[in-house]
Amino acid sequence: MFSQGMIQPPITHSGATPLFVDAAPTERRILLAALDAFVDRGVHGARIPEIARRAGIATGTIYLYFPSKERLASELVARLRGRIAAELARRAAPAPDTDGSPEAPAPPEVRRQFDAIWDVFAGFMLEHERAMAFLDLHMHGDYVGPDTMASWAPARELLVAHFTAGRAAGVYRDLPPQTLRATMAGVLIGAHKFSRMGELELDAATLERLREAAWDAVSRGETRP
Amino acid sequence: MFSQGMIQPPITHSGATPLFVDAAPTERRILLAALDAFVDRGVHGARIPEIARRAGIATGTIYLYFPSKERLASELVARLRGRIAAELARRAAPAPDTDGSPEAPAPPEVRRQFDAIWDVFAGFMLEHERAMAFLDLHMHGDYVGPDTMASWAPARELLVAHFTAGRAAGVYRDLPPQTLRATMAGVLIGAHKFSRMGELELDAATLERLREAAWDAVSRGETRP
Amino acid sequence: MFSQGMIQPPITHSGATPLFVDAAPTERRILLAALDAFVDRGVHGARIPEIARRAGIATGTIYLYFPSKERLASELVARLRGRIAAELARRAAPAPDTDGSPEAPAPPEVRRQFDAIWDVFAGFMLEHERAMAFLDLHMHGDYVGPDTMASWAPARELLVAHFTAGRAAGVYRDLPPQTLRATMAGVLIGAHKFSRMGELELDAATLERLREAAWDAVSRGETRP
Amino acid sequence: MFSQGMIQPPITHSGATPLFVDAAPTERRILLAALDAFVDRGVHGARIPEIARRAGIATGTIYLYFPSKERLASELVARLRGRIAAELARRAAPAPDTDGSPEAPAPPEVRRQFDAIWDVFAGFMLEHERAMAFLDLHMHGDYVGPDTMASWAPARELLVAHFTAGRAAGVYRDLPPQTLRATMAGVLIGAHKFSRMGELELDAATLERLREAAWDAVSRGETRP
DNA sequence: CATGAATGAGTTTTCATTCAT
DNA sequence: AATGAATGAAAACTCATTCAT
Repeated sequence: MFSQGMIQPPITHSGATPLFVDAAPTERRILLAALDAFVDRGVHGARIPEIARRAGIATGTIYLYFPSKERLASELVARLRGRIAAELARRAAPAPDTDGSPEAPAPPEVRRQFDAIWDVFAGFMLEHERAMAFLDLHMHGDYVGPDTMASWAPARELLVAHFTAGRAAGVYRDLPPQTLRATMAGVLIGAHKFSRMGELELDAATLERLREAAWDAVSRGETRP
Repeated sequence: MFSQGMIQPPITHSGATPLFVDAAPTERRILLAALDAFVDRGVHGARIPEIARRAGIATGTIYLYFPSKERLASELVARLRGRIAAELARRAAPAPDTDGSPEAPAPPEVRRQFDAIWDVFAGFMLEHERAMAFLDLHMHGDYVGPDTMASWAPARELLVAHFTAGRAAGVYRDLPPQTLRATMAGVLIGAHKFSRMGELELDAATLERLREAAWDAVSRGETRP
Repeated sequence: MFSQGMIQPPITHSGATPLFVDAAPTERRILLAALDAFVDRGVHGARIPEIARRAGIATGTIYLYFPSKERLASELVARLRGRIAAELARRAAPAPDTDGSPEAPAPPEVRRQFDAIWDVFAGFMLEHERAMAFLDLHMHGDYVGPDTMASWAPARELLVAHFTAGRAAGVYRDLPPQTLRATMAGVLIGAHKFSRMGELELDAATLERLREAAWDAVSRGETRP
Repeated sequence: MFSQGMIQPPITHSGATPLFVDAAPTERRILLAALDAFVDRGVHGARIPEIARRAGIATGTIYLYFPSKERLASELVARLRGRIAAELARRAAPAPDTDGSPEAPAPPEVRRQFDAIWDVFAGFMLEHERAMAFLDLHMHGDYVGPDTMASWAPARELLVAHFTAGRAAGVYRDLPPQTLRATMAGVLIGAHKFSRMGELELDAATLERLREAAWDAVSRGETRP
């Protein structure tokens, strides 16, 4: 889905895959409430009793599931990143023959994977706007421990590999892979930020057109049709 | 400076225009120290005595200049945005004949202003990386009051006008001006974010090449050489 | 009780009606401790941890019941005044036929109500000396808000009505009702003040003889036996 | 002045004897400003910078005249009490032949001295309402040191002697002298309190009529005309 | 498991006092 | 003498965490 020039179901089929479905019900309520509270006031600014209130439970109950506020935040980052990482692995993995092969992928394959990556992030962003906001704001937080980093590593790997290969294939601009990756992410983050500020309204159609913009930002001019 | 295709001095001539130069000396030390502390730990996470320590003053002195931590944060946002707004007005104003004219500007003028806008933001980002980080993180903070919004209005106006005109001139993609604006900003923000995460190293040369990427992201393919 | 020329039980049957009986236990401990602390050092001079210590609770607990020291003081004034107001309404209400009637009350009825009013204040003062001291000292405090004033209004009404009627009946001196009221109160307050300074010792018998003095201070000579 | 049945100048000849006239000008401004601030917010609640502002001087200047806020308050109490004590000694001293004599004074002499005492307090109260309020509120303050007590002793002596003698002369009620004293003071304090609360307006005429009320409160019925 | 009142260490904030000018 | 910005100890207040129920 979300691929080029085809009739598709709407990107957002709300509730497609709700957050934290494999957590116990109370734990899930806590995670969702904490997500909201952290986005609204930041991790340091959010109060535990307020999270409990939003979750409809007693303050003390939170401590039956998470040993501290910091660990709750850390867990949240880990689970959200894990969710994206899993989706990336499932939907945006490189074509089998490309994987590990010494030769660069064919340009269409680069484009296909680019679209798949974009769709994973864009889809996540549309369905879970607040989760995206949390990840955006707390990418640098002190509570992002090494565990979290480790669980993200495969996704990071996949992304770096994609841009490295795409550049080797002559598809991408002559910029460091991380810069390309930052640019792609930036287009998405920019849209998200302005949406949160109320300056624009995001929908699937806009995000699909922004995919083109992002592609033009990272690819070399010659490859354009 | 920072203009198209010419040999230029480095973008960063460090110290060109330091932050908060018109504030009283003690006030300035507080603002600089608070900026650092807020970037490191967030507004809620930063401790007042730590800010005082960084500023080399006593805790109580901060309260002679700012009535509360929140107001200090708010003031910081306002002054930093004001600084960017002033620079935009000075360096990225539309060409006089274009201003208010019913006809759309010529494509080269659009590109000229695009470059000027980019240079203002990129230059600010290079010279004041932490200030940029603070603005990025606290664009949505509760302490961003209506005063701050008001002081930013002229800059916002200029940016919206630019993208509206550029689209009317057929230079920009057929996307809402705010979306174009978000995209341009996003490329810059993405680079900044990844730089802060230590994933890439930013310098003037990279930013200049990203300007091309950003341009390609917002402009229509036809206008490319 | 406390009525004219009859053998009576002692005015003070300690514990007859303790203060703040309808408050939650912890809240009550706080109110009692705060009353003591405020009387000893004044509202501004009293320290919250000291109040907590006297109440046998933790500092923070006070803030679960009262949002600030000022509001605690304000609440204290309101509840003490409310207590007196209720007692006045119960024990010193005007005789039914007098109430609202156009004719002035009979002199004996004036004396009866005077005694009842005196007894309410004198009884409160004997049983709750520190509460009286607090009210005396903080009648003018900045923390006496409009709510407190409103809750006191019915009592004030009753007192003014009494002195107005008593003067109309030719029983009281030809002085403004408020001046008569101030005089009656003054005799009581004076005794209380000197008692607190250790210059005299107050008991029910003395207060009963002072009732005569107060009566002679406000009534016209002719009505005396 | 203020004596019985004679044509008199108005009690308040404003500025008759301003407060703290023998203090250095700056010292006097401080004392007057502190008096106001202490009455408004209490000694603990008043701020030194606010006193300085009211006095029209710099904060530090206060410390050239008084070593601490407490000592400033203490000095204020001492000077105000000293002022009243001096006036009592000058205007309300017992008649020479009565002084120390074993026999009780004649009733008219008791009344004369009663009036003189009343006039001293009433006159002070009218001319210096805020000073009276300060003394009323801070009679029990922790900052009233032994020095202050000592300087007040002669005045206290005079008052106790008066009521003791008056009672011995059969003029006053059969109550302890201190109770009589408290009653007289109470009538005055009551009027003052209600005046401060805005419930009545005090003037010389009212105070003169209250003198009669106070007299009737302390004297035995038989002596009344 | 769940509760939520209570805790007290850790903050923010105040303000009497100092001292360089 | 006078100034008033700066100090920092002391106060008010907050809130993550605990634990008796």
